Amino acid sequence: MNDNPADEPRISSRGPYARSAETRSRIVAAAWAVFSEVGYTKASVSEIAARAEISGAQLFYYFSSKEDLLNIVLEERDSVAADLRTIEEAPVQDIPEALLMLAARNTDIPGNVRIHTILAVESIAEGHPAHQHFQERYRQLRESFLAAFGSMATAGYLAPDISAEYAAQSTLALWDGLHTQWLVEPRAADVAASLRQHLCSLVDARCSRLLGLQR
Amino acid sequence: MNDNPADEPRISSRGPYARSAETRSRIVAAAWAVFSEVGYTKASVSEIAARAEISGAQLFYYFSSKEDLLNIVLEERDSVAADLRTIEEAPVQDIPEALLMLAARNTDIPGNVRIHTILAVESIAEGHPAHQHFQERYRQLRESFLAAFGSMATAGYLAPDISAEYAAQSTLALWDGLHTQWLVEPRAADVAASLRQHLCSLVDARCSRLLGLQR
DNA sequence: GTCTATAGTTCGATAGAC
DNA sequence: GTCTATCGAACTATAGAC
Repeated sequence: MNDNPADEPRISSRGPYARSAETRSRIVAAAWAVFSEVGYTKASVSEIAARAEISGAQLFYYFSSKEDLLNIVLEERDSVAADLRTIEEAPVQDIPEALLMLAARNTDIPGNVRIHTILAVESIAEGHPAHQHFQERYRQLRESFLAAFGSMATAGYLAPDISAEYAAQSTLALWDGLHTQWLVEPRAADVAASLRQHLCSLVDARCSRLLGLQR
Repeated sequence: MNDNPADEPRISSRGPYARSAETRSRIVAAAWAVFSEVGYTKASVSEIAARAEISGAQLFYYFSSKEDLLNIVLEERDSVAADLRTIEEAPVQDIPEALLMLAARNTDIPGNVRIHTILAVESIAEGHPAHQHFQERYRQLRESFLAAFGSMATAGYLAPDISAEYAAQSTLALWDGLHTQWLVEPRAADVAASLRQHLCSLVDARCSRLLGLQR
């Protein structure tokens, strides 16, 4: 399906020139930017090509379709951002800080929060090319969060009336919702501060200093 | 621009026929459904017309443009759902339950949560026809919530380390985020239960029974 | 740059309610 | 017999694709 030169250098050929890889990454960067601004449906391939400073035809030499391009962008986003291993591998007492650092890192990547929020909601529609991708991504997020808060619960770090399920679900939802507010009106939402306070409300009062969370 | 018969009955004319109003509301209902499924950009007027069982041209007899139709749908949504006065007018001790009832009522209207979530995020893009509408709507929501939690704070109902600003922002964000999760995977999110527990974490422990919230 | 499909939209004529 | 409601066909712009 995707016979672009960078992925599958053909046999008995000279292979991709150096310029090829650079052009390719320019296209991906432009696509990332446009998708993050207007989503997938409203994005136009011509606009992406224009920003990458190539012709529309050029783009189809590297990517077989608009959908193909979306998949590459999603792949890149998953690898560059939102690395859930930092939570899974963190020692139990560092989980809250690991979550906050992950949040901070996600915010630092330009357009990252925006592309996730816009594409995730757009892909709710069945038949959307990213529908399965985000269903799977949310499943992963729930799983990772549940594991993290589960180990906190068994270590006695969670407040007595807080279940790991609620902690995972509410943290994930709050995170998403704060991003939406921030995108609608950047001055009106302090994502990091609210996330921190929410985590405080989840942990046992006696442990909050131990976990590095001050109210 | 908009010379549809229902809005501006012309002088020296017979006025709209009886069937006209019903056709008009069929179109609005169809538009509501389609917008809630795929958003504004991807919605096609032909599809809306087909669901209303009329021709594409017919639709433009009643609405001057797709954008006009969107505005009518948003107007109807605001009036039928999310009535913020129930929060503003509630006595301070009933505010948590008023919030939960509002949430429940919003969920009961078919497609309501979905159309709000999808259009709100889609309209983040500047130049989107609903951009201003949702900016204004979120401002209203923040204002109402802040007033509600503010009066709870002065009544001593909030926990000592919870500010009205945090209570308002986090509740709104959690609400939105739970909706997103519920739309991605309906079985994975219990919107009402999580909202209730969040409100519990905001109120002072000594007041939680007084407010009708049990943990 | 060209091709084809489809989007939103308009027009002109017919059918039907009053 | 009007005036409203309706629809098929055509127009224009823009999309993705080659």
